[in-house]
Amino acid sequence: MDTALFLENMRRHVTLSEEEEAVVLSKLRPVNLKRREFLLKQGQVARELAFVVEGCLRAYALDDNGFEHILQFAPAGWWISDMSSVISRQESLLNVDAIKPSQVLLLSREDQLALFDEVPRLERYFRVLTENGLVSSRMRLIENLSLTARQRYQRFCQTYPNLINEIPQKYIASFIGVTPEFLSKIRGEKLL
Amino acid sequence: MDTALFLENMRRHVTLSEEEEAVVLSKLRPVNLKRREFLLKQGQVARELAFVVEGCLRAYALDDNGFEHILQFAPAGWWISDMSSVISRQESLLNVDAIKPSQVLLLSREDQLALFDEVPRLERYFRVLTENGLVSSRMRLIENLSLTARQRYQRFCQTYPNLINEIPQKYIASFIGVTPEFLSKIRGEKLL
DNA sequence: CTGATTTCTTAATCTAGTTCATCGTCCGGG
DNA sequence: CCCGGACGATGAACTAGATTAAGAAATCAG
Repeated sequence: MDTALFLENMRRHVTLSEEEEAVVLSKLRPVNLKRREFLLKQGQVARELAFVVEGCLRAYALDDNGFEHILQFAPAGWWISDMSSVISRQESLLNVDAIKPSQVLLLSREDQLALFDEVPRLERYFRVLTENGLVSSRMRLIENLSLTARQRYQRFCQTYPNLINEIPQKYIASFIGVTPEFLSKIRGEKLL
Repeated sequence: MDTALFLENMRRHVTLSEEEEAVVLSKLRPVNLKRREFLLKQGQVARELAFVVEGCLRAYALDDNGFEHILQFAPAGWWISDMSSVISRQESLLNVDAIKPSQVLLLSREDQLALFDEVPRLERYFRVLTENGLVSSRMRLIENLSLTARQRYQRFCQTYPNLINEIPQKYIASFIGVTPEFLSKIRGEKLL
């Protein structure tokens, strides 16, 4: 299993001994996903967090009319799950699937909590991740309330420059909250 | 200072000894706010959390055109602040002010962290609050992406039935993300 | 109580973004 | 190699919601 990216990521936040790192790694379960394969379906209770080693996943909600609304992309080096469901143990409102063939490392909530006892410094790593999640979720809400579609697209281009050529355009449309047709029109304008 | 509501709220989540409760209470600083008085202005770093004993506060962002977008209401029994700013120590993007004359209990981040050492069980209380914040922020984002204005208004009425007759309508409009004029129209429709 | 200011309503007009339909293109699989 | 299904572009008709304006109702300060 390819853990280099994960270790690099974790080491950016906390410093653990070799033994401690080994304990953490021992709890990670590598899984390969095909394009479109699900990691989580709405209605299930999410019990695992996923660290993306390669590829790209997305988390999205379905509305009453069957339209998808993407809440998060997770390219390599990111965590993804439905934290609301993991925390509250309620049924998830989100689906998580692979946009392209991907490899992820799964950590169960159970193991995570046990690790917090065994390797206390690890708690900081995940606390920071959760806090960042809260911050970015707040940011998205503010931007959705206060920016136009064009501005949201620009913001997306700034924030995720690498994703733009990596994933189908319709997913970007779904993320910024417009129809694929309208995003296409916006993009057309910029070339003038 | 009137601490009954706060104690009741805290006791719903954790059980502390009388001494421990006294320690916590000793860190709370009561403050009275007039209508429109600010607790936090954007650009400042938020250093305190506020528990509302009486009245109602709001947190909102200003966009480029000077329009307000309300992210949170805090009636009696709720906490309010810009957690993003408190956590990250970055300048806040939000303003927090009183919608009506209010009394709040302030807890500085510094005292909060010190209390976590002195009264470890307190940490759970605030962890739960933070998690709930994350959950509801996620919820709002999903609803803003996937519901129409009418549906968002209905949802607001279900979620905050007591607020509807308590606060000016234009604030509700700002919360659900429409103009006051359009909210007025929506409300007119329902009487038919 | 009274004038001033803020808030709510109504209605006409305008626009950002949707919907629907069509067409060319690009792949990925057999 | 070719075929079928996704993907993206384009355009015309449509709609949810914004904007503007102006008057009525409520609230507040003095």
